[in-house]
Parts: sequence; C-alpha cells; structure tokens
Amino acid sequence: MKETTRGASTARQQILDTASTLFYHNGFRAVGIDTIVEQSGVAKMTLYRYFPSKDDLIVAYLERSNLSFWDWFKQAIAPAGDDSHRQLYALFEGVAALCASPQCLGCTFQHAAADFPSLDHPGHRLALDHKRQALERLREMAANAGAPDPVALAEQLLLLMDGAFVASRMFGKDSHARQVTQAAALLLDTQLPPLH
Amino acid sequence: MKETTRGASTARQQILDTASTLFYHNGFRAVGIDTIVEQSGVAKMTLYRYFPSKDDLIVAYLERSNLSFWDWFKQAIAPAGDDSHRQLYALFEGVAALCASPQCLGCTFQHAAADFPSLDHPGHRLALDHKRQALERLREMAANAGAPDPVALAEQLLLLMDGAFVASRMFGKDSHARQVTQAAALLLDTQLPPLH
DNA sequence: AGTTATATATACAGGTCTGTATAGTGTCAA
DNA sequence: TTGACACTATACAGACCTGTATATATAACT
Repeated sequence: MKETTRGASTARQQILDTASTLFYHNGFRAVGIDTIVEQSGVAKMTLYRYFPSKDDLIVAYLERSNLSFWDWFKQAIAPAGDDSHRQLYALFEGVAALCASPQCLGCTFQHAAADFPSLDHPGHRLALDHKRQALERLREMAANAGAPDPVALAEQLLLLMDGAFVASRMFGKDSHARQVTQAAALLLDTQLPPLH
Repeated sequence: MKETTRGASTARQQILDTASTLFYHNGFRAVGIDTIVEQSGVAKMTLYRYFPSKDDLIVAYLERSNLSFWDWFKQAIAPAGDDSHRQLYALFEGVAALCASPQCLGCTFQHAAADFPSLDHPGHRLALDHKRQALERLREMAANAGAPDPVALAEQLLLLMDGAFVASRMFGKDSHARQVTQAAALLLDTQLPPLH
C-alpha cells in the first residue's frame, strides 16, 4: 500500500514548518500548541496525530534543525574544496555571513539547552548531541589540516562559533559576530602549519 | 522616618534570593510566582508589595546580577594589579575557573535575551545593556594595553567569553569552556604589544 | 493604649496551557 | 454503495498562570 497519501505528508510538513518558525523566534515554552494550530491552518487533532505530545514536536523540530545545520555546513565549506585548512577559513566566513543575515536569531540548540536545563529532557540531550557532533567535525578538520592539538583547536573554534550566535541573538544582524572570522583566522594561523 | 524596618528588607532580600536561584536554574518563563512564594517562605501579597509584577521582579534580578558580575570581574582582575595586559590574561583565567565551578549554569543575560526576543522587553534591554558594558570595558582594557584596534579585540574576546558560558550551560563543569584561557591568550598575544 | 506599617493566610477571578473527546466532512478505492 | 482513512470543528477537562481581594496577625513607634 502507499504509506502516505498526498494530504498526510503536507499537513505534517506544514505543522513542522510553522512550529519551527515559532520555536526559533519565541522560544519553546513561549509557544503554545494552540498558536501552532492556528498559524499552520490544520486542526488540533491532526497535529496530535503526527506529534503525540509537544515534546515530540520539539524533538522533531530539533532533529530537522540539526540536519539543516549540516546542510548549511557542507555548503559553507564547499568553495574551499578538499583542503581542510581552507575549509576552516571558509566555515568561519560562513558563520559571520550567517550571523549578519536578518533572519538569524542565534543557535536554537543553545536555546533548547537553556529552556530545558534537565539533562534528561530530550531537548537538552539533542542540543548536547548537536554540539558534540560539531566538536567532532571540527576536530576532524583540524587534524586533517595538521593541528598538533586538534581537540584543543576544535574546542576553541566552537567557543567562537557559539559566541557569534549569542551576539547575533542579542544584537541582531549588526553585531560583533562579524569579528568571528578574524578571531578564528588568528587561532588557525597560530595552531596550523602554514598554507602551502 | 526610618524607611525600612528590619523585617521589611529581609523579606525583599529573601524573595530576590529565591527568585534568582530559580530563574537562573530553570529559566524565566518556567518559574511561576507561586513557586517563588512557596520556596521563599513569604506570603504572596508581600512579594507583590515589593515587586508589583513578575517583570519587575525579573528586572530587579537582572540588575542585581549585573552588579554581581562586575563584582566578580573586579575580583578576577585584581591579582593582575594595574597592568591592563595582565588583567586581560587574569580575566580569562577567571572565566575558565568560573565555568568550571559546579554552580555555573552559563550567562543569565544570554537566557534573558533568548527568553524575551522582543527588544522592547526590559529583560532583553537589560541583557543588551550588560553586554554593551562588557564590550566597553574590554575595549578600554585593550586600549590601555596598547591594542592597535581595541574595538576589534574587545569584540573577539567577548565572543570567547559568551562561547564559554554556552559551553558551561550545555556540558556542565567539564566543558570545553576550559579552552577559553588559551584561546584568549592567543588573541591577546597576536594583538597586543609584548609584555614589558 | 492606640496608630501605623508589615506580613500572613486564603480564596478567587480570569486567562492560558496541554491534551482528549466527540461528531462530522471529504476523498479515494474496492 | 460501502468502508477506510485523513482531516476538520468544537467543546471541554484539569492543571497552571498572574494578579487581586479580604480579613487577620504582629511589631514598632508615639
């Protein structure tokens, strides 16, 4: 049998799209199910069919956000080809550009960790997973680029990246997040062998 | 007339202390007035006498948090004496130590900005004010230390500091926030004239 | 003793929240 | 035509939220 009819998947998509915007802009606790129902144009029972609880919806949103992040990540480093050193430069140019875009409101995983302090909550757990993935990916790139201590470099770079997202959330598109490129470049220049 | 009797000020203090812990741990929206009333041991009407609305209580909390931060700041740079260059080193050793302490749960102004996205909300406004003060203070120190571009250096350092607080909130006391000292030192070494 | 200010206890109004219950509509396929 | 399925519309339960109303107790100062 066809497992999804046309209407079924679009309703779910519509709910998730609406919830994403609302969660990202207003925070998880500030957005009620009723608001998502109204703005998505579906019936409440349809929402609860696809997402049995609000937490389930939050989890679906965060999982999709994680995938979106890695799509963005790949695209940001793509111009640098296969050279990890250049990829890291390109990445932090991408971060600055992202934070300068008007629709950027910081990192949703930061907000999830703050909104759900308990480590048991799936929101906090997914936020942690996301940051661990970021650390691992940065470590890998740093190692490929020849860093003597790739773990340390990756951790320092993630500090800058998260700092940039904080700045973006607080100050908007004209924040000091623009300095992330320069700061990352200095860390890279000091801890990587020179570009050949 | 004496404007405050003994009991009056301790009740207000008790309310503010309790609210501080709860807001910092659980977030602003997650904590209800009734919870603060219960845990502080005062009557609800007493709370509303000192703080006519929850927003007023939040404002009082954030203003006191700002003062606490600058107390901590002064104490963190005190061992470095009057030398701005050494003060900046000491500051970021202090940030790493703070983030490594078990009671650290990140920066409450980050949480305020995320919880209250509207720039009109006093919570967001106070968060912005706090970060602007931090930028200005760092710029001043960078200038005193002889930085050719003190604004840029201050902005880069604030990225690191906020990144460290994010790490602390997410990962707890054993986070990559420890790398903030090393990263800041590299930025300082590159952008300040050498220590005499 | 009497006045005033401070704090308590408790109940409640009116709103919002998550999640459920119920009944009905429209569509597609056998 | 019948039945299965996705979706809609609406009402509601039960909890929690902010803020107020009311009546009372306590303590200090005159």
